[in-house]
Amino acid sequence: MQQPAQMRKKPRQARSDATVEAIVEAAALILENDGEAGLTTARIAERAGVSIGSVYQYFPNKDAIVLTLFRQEREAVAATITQTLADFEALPIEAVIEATIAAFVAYARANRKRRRLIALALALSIGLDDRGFELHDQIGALVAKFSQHDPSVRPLSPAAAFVITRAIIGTIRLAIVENADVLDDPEFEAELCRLVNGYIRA
Amino acid sequence: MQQPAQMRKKPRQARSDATVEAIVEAAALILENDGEAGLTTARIAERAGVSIGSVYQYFPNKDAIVLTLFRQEREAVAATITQTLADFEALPIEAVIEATIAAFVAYARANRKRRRLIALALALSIGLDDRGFELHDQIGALVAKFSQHDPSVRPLSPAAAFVITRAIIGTIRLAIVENADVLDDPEFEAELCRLVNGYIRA
Amino acid sequence: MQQPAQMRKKPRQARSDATVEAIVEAAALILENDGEAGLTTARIAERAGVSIGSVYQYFPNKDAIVLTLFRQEREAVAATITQTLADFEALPIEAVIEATIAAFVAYARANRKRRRLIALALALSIGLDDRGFELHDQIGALVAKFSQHDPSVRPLSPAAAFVITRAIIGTIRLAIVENADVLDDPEFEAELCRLVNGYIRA
Amino acid sequence: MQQPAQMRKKPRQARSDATVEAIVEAAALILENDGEAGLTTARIAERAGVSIGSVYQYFPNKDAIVLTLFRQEREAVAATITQTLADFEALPIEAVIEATIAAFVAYARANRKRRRLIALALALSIGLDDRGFELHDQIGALVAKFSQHDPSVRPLSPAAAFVITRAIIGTIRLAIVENADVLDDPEFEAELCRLVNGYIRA
DNA sequence: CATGAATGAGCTTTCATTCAT
DNA sequence: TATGAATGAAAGCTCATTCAT
Repeated sequence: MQQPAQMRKKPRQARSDATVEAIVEAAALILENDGEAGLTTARIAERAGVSIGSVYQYFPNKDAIVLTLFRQEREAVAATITQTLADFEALPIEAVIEATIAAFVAYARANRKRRRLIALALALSIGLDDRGFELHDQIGALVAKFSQHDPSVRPLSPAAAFVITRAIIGTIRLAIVENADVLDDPEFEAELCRLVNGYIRA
Repeated sequence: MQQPAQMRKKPRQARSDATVEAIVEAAALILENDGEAGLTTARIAERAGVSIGSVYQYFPNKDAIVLTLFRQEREAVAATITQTLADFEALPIEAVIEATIAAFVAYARANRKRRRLIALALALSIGLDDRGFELHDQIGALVAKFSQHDPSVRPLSPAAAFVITRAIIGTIRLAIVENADVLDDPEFEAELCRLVNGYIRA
Repeated sequence: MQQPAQMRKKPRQARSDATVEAIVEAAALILENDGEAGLTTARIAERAGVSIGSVYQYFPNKDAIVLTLFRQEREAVAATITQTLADFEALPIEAVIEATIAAFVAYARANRKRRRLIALALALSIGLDDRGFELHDQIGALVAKFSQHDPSVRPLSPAAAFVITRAIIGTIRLAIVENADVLDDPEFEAELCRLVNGYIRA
Repeated sequence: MQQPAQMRKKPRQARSDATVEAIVEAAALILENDGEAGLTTARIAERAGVSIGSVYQYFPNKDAIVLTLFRQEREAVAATITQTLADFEALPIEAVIEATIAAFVAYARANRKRRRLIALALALSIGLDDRGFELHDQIGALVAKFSQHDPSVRPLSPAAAFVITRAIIGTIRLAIVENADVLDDPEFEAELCRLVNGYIRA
């Protein structure tokens, strides 16, 4: 566990792609079931159905596997949200907020079992590169855009943008980490929307 | 990292008390500087200026040290907030909110260097006992109390109470974990108050 | 666990005697219940109701405690058998054999729970002093004495004396170690007598 | 010393077989020379000429090594005796007894240096599986068979079978453990035969 | 490319023993 | 004398990583 580094070689063949995916998926499953402590290279290899040697053919070290896993997760969330924002671009801000929150919560529900992973990602977020925060900027930019056209939406200072984006993400993460039933409550989404709507109004 | 367990032996002498405190403090410092990976029993003992044997005289295993550290941190926050709530009990809700947020942020600022610890605590909050959530209940109860006397404060459903408490704590934690400069911005506190005030109004 | 050595000081006071006895008895009980692995100086001290410091006041090291325990056990057997031999000195050899075997088996029954101790003693008998074999010589001498007066009893060569003494002791020990029910069977004693009687006849 | 367990991995390559054998043999040699106290995993690995990692590749823990060693020894004895019994099946009982005793004693002589091992095996026979006693049954069955055809051989009750089998084995073990010269005395074998012959006669 | 045996640094933990109080 | 906090050598064991096959 030292210099993370990216990936040892770019696999170009379908078989290699499948191997890499199997390894990352195996790591995810183990992390979910047994937590960080159970995540050994031997188990990853076994669960992925390959030899340890093969694992090191595609990843320079264990951390690179975890890093890849985190990036995949992050990109999955980002893609979902980006898509949502694109789909609702022309609609009024309430609809966009509702759809965005709904997308976040839906993702959280679907990945509820991955709470260990998410918790760990949080713990390790220190040291990861900054790309994780792109999403925040994206949301901030969205609100800024609306505030230009809708006078009831106040322009958000950097501090305000920080607060609202982290309030949403922080609340959902805590819901996952605390394993809260609230995640299934339809009121949860509604309350999150209310939080945002109340905040961005002038 | 298995059966955490409390403490092996109630130290009765002043010398012992000092030893226990030195061990926990050493663990905190190492965690801050080098993260979880650097936290070995040998280093804890060395940094605490005691022998490994002494570490195990007072803690049944490594996890118990970390657990103690977490509890101390948690109790420190809880004590601060509880005191704040008590001091401002008779004042209007805006003042209480402001003071509470201020207390949270002040604590976060003072412990900014402990971000790794906080991140780890978050990651490990799975498996910790439930006492960590007392604070949430306390805050929720406070809002409930105000809503009885002030008609402009709406009564909060469980989902709503969850959202507002986690929004505050989640935002501050993310500010610490992201090592954000926003923590020093006085606007940050103001925006947090705005978030709460906007939310609890009928 | 190094140079066994005898005992650090000859306790002369009643209190000291009691302490020494408590320590040895505690060691015996722990050995019975938890085997050699559970026999730590800390547990001995705790069970004996004294501090570890006191243990080292009376014994130079852990091995000395075990050594004392073994000697006590050995002397207990030896005393029983010696007494039996003395009591039946004037009787015919069949009666002596029967009484001796009966004494051995009775002792084995009474100390059946000490089988771990006995097994361990056997394992450690290497390195212990030779006094353990006095008993064998005593029994050999007895048979020799009888062979002088009773022509049906053949004189035993050293090899023969070795065989018959070890056959008895070895059989009883194995009965204890194997935790065999046979120890409770009255036929067991009878068969042992038959073994001896058949062997020592001319 | 806890859950013994068998073996971690079935080695398939010749290289692995050699490694496993080297480990067990190293353990045997260390046990002979330095006793149980000297038997550390590090020394076993060193003496076997492999790394500690390799030791744990094939054995789940230290006890499993010792257990394997014991089993090997036991099977070696059993094989010798079984072969002897088979070879002399058609001969009169005196010849069978003589040959069996001779085989036991010859084995004991050849493995005299392993007395520590044997002593330890005896001490640990608690907790080993029951297969060690098969030999006893085999001998008991032999005598039973003879008693059917030869009226001078009395049928042995369970207690009697126990006594004669343990008398033989107990005597030989004690000869080894006591490091007795008697083991080299040809008279020793003769006396053991006499013991058996005298006992099984009607 | 795949395999998996081998490596060994390094970890957690135990426990006999000492010695200041 | 009695105490028990402190010590630290040493043990068992894990697991990321390498490399001969």
